Amino acid sequence: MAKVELSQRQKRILRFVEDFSRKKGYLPSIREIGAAVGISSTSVVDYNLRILERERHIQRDPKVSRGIKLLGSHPRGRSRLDLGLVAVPLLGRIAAGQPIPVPEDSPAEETIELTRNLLKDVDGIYALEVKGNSMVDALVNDGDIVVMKHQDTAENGEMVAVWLKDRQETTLKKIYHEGRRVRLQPANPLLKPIFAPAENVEVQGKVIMVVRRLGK
Amino acid sequence: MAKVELSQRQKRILRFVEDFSRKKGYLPSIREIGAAVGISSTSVVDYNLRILERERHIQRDPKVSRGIKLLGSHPRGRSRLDLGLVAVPLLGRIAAGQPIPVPEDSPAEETIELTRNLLKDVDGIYALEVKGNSMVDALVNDGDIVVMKHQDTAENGEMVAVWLKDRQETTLKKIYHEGRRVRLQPANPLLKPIFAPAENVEVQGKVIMVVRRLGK
DNA sequence: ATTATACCAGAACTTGTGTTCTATGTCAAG
DNA sequence: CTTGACATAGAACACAAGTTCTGGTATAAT
Repeated sequence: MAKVELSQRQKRILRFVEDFSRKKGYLPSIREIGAAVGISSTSVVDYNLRILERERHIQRDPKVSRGIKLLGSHPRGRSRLDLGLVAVPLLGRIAAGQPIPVPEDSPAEETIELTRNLLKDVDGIYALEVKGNSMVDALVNDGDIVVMKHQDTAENGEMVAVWLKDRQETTLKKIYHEGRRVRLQPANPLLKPIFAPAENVEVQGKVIMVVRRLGK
Repeated sequence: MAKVELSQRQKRILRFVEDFSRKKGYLPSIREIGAAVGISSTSVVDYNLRILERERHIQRDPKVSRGIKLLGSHPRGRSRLDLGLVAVPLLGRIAAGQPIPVPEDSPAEETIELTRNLLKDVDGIYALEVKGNSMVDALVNDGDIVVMKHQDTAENGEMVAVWLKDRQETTLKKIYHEGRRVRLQPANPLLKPIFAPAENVEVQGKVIMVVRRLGK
């Protein structure tokens, strides 16, 4: 019960509330949320807000109109003075046949700028450009940019970059610890997971975002 | 009438509203303001709020509970145009079984902010959230956000959303005109293209970006 | 089949909250 | 002294908005 995946609808609600708050300066009512995400019933919005509150994404003040407090992304709220821009260093390439670079390694000569509202976490993140199409299993293609956070452990369900020692390759998968083995689940739901003994996998970082630019 | 000195009471109200907003995350009601600054009558609070609004310290949304917006130090701020920020309207969902919405249809109640350096083109773009995993062929998964530009023709090699009339479904593919037929090539290089007569495909827009947020 | 759970819709209900009306008091200008 | 703008209090009111109840659908487990 500690960690539950939010439904699409709940994510949508959360994003709408954040957006509404930023744009209007105050918070939406239940009915406004309903109208925005296509829910006709106030009770359903309430139901989903309860879940969001249980999962610590928001905090609600009972009996108070528009009494929602956002916890996740902008606890300080109104400070539009910081522009919400984050310069993420683009450290290099990632390819199947080699371990990924770590933040300390190289100075960032290139950065990509992202807005803070796309990122929840800003510390210690960096970006890599994917080289080759060895990661289509992870729905990541040649030229895509993955934004990573460096860490060497991972919680269940996180999308991580792992180095498989025996195969000498890097792969992006959702990770699940299952006793002394590890299940690596491709993001593509049509593909089967692979299993590996825990000693064989080395977590190199967590994937927090994927950006693909198309068109020329 | 340009610059009027605020009364002690009005300054007090303003400070309280700022404080309340910072601390609680939402805005105070008229009665809460009254209680805090020692006014027993709601009309008096209203009266003073009118003045504060006239003097451009706050902005009120009529009929909306707690609908106060603080304008304080950054009345207009800088527009996001000169910041390289672009607010892209998030118009709705896209799923295999239905045509995609067009920009005119619905008012944008949500936006996502992107930096201009990620986008080359800013006119007429909008975003859609992908529903379901019917587009994994295009390396696009449930929950991903695709940024589109509306257009009904496409050049060779562009990644477009097309409506297949016979199948009654939307799909994302790279398009190639080949005489009177069209080749639709999945982004995933492992998959084979499909071919369709030109009359059967209806270009709905060009995909210019895909954003996937992971984690929590 | 039966139960339980997660999710949703609609409507009724209750309370929260902004608006407005009347009254009172002050004070400076005519 | 009267008038009028400013400032206030109190109460009645109407609508906004949260809560709750009843019922429905799926799905999985028993």
